[in-house]
Amino acid sequence: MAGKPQSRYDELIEILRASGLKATRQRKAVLLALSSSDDHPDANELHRRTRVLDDDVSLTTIYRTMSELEKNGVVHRLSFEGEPARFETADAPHHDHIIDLDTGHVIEFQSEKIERLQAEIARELGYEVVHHRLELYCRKR
Amino acid sequence: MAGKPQSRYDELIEILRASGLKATRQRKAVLLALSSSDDHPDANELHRRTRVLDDDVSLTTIYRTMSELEKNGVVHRLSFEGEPARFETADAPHHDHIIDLDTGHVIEFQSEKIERLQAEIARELGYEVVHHRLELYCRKR
DNA sequence: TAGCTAATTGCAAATCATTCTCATTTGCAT
DNA sequence: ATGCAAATGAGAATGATTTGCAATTAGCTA
Repeated sequence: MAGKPQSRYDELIEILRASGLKATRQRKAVLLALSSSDDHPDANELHRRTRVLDDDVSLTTIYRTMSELEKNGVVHRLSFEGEPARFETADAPHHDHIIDLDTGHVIEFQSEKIERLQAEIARELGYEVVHHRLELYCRKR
Repeated sequence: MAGKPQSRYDELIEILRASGLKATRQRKAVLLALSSSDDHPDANELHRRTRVLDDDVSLTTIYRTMSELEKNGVVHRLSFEGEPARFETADAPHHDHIIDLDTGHVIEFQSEKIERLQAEIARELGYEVVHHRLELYCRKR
């Protein structure tokens, strides 16, 4: 049996295996590229970053890998208004997003209060929140 | 000079004119179809409903009219996860949406408390909320 | 009311993000 | 080392939306 992962590399392999996926060269590269990103790249940008690590990964595989890992809760797909989907690793605690309308930059924030209110409102209407999406489209004051 | 609109029909014409648009047969039909809807149709559904009123309106015109009216704040474009954009007239007071994951139905709700918290959070980060989007993807309890 | 002109329209082609098909390759359990 | 299901890349397909363009029309103005 395998012990604890010894390196970043082994860690990636474990994550993939744990998701029931084969640890292919391509998937290791994509996942490494994404987990090294501290922003939220879209498929094309992630493709570019992945290629730096491994020349031979197709855009198709980027999409396929993101879909698989999303299914397993390893990555989140963010879909902001009128732009292609972006991705982030799901390891950070839950948060919502502020989108700077002038620069396009995305800032993360979290509010326990808002989460509670959401659950409360849903409950009053007979629902249970499975997941939510809160985006504040903002401008600097 | 024009007096107050005398009918629903004149009202539509006024709305279009006020948006700087010519009150064409097609636009009147689209706007009537949308303002008669109490749900949130996507472009195709709105096209279907418009055709009932006026046989000769193209899908292209649906898209173009929605874009124009959105610019002028007369309609809102809703873009939920993984589905085509939906539209609603902007006359109702602001509200957010609960999406029933099983049926796809959309329920509106509003929460003054949540709005206040959002503004507060943005302010703390040096931002001012221009608009926001809050969607609760839910299941019946 | 007729005429003018810029705005609008419909159609088809173009675009963009994303998914699918399928023949070839590869991870990994045996 | 071997076999086979899973994964890959290339390109075609899809679905939503936009755009180019020639023909039509709303709404002045005379």
